[in-house]
Amino acid sequence: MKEIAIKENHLYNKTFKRGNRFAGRYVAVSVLRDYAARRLMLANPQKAYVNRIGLSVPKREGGAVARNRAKRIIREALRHIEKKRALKRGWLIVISSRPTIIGAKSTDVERDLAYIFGKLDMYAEDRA
RNA sequence: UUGCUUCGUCGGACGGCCGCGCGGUAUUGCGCCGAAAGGUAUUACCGUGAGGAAAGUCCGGGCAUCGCAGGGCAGGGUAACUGAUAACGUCAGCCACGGGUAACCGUCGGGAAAGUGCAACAGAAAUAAACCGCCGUCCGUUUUGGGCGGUAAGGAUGGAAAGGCGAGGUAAGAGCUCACCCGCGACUAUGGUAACAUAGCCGCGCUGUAAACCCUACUUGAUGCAACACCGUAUUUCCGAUAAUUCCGGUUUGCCCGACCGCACGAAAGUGGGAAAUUGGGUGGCACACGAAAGUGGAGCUUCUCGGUGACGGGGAGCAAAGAUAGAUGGUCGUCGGUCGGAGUCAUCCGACAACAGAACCCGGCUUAUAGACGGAGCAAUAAA
RNA sequence: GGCGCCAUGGCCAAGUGGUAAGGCACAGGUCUGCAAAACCUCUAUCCCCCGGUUCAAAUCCGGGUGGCGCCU
Repeated sequence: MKEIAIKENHLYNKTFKRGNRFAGRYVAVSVLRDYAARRLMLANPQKAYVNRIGLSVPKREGGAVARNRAKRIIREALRHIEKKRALKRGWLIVISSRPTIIGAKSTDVERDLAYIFGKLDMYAEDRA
């Protein structure tokens, strides 16, 4: 993924506790301004702000196959959204799945995610 | 044809568009690093990319580390026999026992005639026996009876009660004796590599339990890739005593023995060097191995061939890059195929559904989950020839 | 990824081959005008599930399910 993935457990906890959260039909999204964004920008060879993205799919929603598929579908939907509209940069974004994602199509999840990002005011204004 | 048994194979296919990981190749421009060569990122192209169970982690190995593992005790594991294998608790064949009409299937299947323990309740009695009954004798006697002794045929209990049945025998009875049968053990003969089977002869009649302790035979060092090696970050602690072959402490298992280790300079503060723990990071291990290559080796895959009942083994040929790290191997659309339901002019049309499940150092097995499709071999019954 | 532990009534639990202790809670009763306390009584057919050994299994053996812990 282009974005740096969130690995640390404490960042997940922080985003869940302090971030803005909005839930849709298939997924729920929490966002929080990244305190380390400026440091990451300097470390980045392109010197650009990046979003750090984490996916959370709990174990009770299925075995490894079902959870891998859920994560793939979310990533696919995210990729399509980024191609159409630019998001704000320098945020922590955690996307949690909901049980309804079993059997969903990536186009459904894409529509859901686009609606949630609109509600969370995550679209950059400078680009249409 | 119907009903089964068993072995094996597959686990949707093709195409368009958009993507992901890894490896390789490429150059012009752009960004960054560099004096440069070049590197990195990006882009383009090529190659490649989940399973039969990848799972459970139940066994066995490779590999790595520990003091290079040396001895003893303890502890763990396995259990008919013969073989296969790198090894195994796996596999093959075979024996015994049990199930099935049969094909075939199942079995942790050594020793209870070495010793110890346990066998609740019931029952008179549970590894040795007299409650009732039967018989004899004595006492008492109107009647019921009581004492002593013999007796395991009959009764009731139990998972299990001293082999079964008949005859002789007896006061009554009893393998007490005899014939036949059953079971166990030793010996001999025959067959078999063997477990074992069959026959003969002699002896015996012995409860069950070893997935209770135990005995016998064989076997077993421990820990696991989060091992381990290297690079760099921060903090803390430690690196004996003594005259001494002695004490103390430490070093991968529980105990004992054996073995090994406990730094240098300085008067001191300290300095240098080293080690350990904790916090969190990177690279290797790690994608058949070694090697520059040719090649060599091996427990890899496919196929042919020879040997073997078979597991498997010998030989030949060809092929050998999945290697991620919050974790790639996909998304979407279309066509065809599968199953089910409905309609139907028997051409077809419409709708729905798609098993179990995701590599994480690598192999050999076992176990468990699994929609459906295909193929081979065999059995029983029925029908026809 | 690897290593280990546990599962007994609604809750905490003892029990290591012979018919499952105890405490709390619930319910009923005695007592009281009513309640509390006290006392008495009741609750395990499947001891997480499936097989096996045994006359007999919560217990022993094998397989599975669920939960928990440790190692970077």
